[in-house]
Amino acid sequence: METIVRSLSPRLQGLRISSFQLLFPPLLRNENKDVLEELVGARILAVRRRGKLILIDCEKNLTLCFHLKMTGRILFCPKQEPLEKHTRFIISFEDKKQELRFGDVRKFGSLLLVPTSEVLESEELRSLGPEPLELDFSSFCQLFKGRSARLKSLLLDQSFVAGIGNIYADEILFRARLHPLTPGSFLRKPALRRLWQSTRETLASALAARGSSIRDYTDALGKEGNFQNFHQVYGRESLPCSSCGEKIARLRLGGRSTFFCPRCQKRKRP
DNA sequence: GCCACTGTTAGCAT
DNA sequence: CATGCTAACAGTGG
Repeated sequence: METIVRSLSPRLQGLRISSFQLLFPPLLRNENKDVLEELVGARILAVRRRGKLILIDCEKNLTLCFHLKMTGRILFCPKQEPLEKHTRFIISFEDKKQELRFGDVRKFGSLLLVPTSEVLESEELRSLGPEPLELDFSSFCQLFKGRSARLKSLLLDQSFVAGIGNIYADEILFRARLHPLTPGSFLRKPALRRLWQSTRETLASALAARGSSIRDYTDALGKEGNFQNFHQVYGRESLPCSSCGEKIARLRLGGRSTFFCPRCQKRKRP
């Protein structure tokens, strides 16, 4: 997500929207389906991210909020490039041979146009927890007080902490040597310290590698990331643990596959 | 063909 | 409230 924003931001800033095509109307979640018309003539001011939402700020006090869900893709590419089958939305720009495309195989993705001045107070953003990289250690500890939910569930809970998905939750827990089913409140200072550090380091490494490209995930220019080559547990069931050689195990939690090393990530007080 | 699985989460049940 | 499971959808691979 962050990798997409970073690749997109310098390309989009300053461009003036000349037209758009909404190929799959349910993508747009606004009550008023005509709101997109207001975009025409507006210039793009900034591209930013909050949690897993991509926010494109435009003139006229308009912000486009994209959620990619499972299979959403944002691509900034030459108009002449053939449309992918699942293209749902296209924005064209004045004097520009490239356009912005939103593709989404499973149709879970969403787009909401909100006034920039209200975006921070919008329901979408207000319900989000803190950005993990902006938390100091003591605020991080506070989050876990009185939380009986399992660590993996907490990391995935966007109202607990924003922006962490299935891959990074597993990778973070492995690097912190914590079992995914450990209740949050069981953690004491040393374990919390490891988890805080691991969160920072895992996300920082993933960003440095420009994200994980499994299947066809890429940045907004179609370029793949490399972090999948550094995954220690995700997708590595029954392969040896890089640290101890034990076979990586897998369990299901809330419908999500969860990978971990049973030897390095011992369950606390079962 | 059938079944399991998929960078997610809203909505519902407990 | 907090927590956990299921469904929404379309495609892929065994």
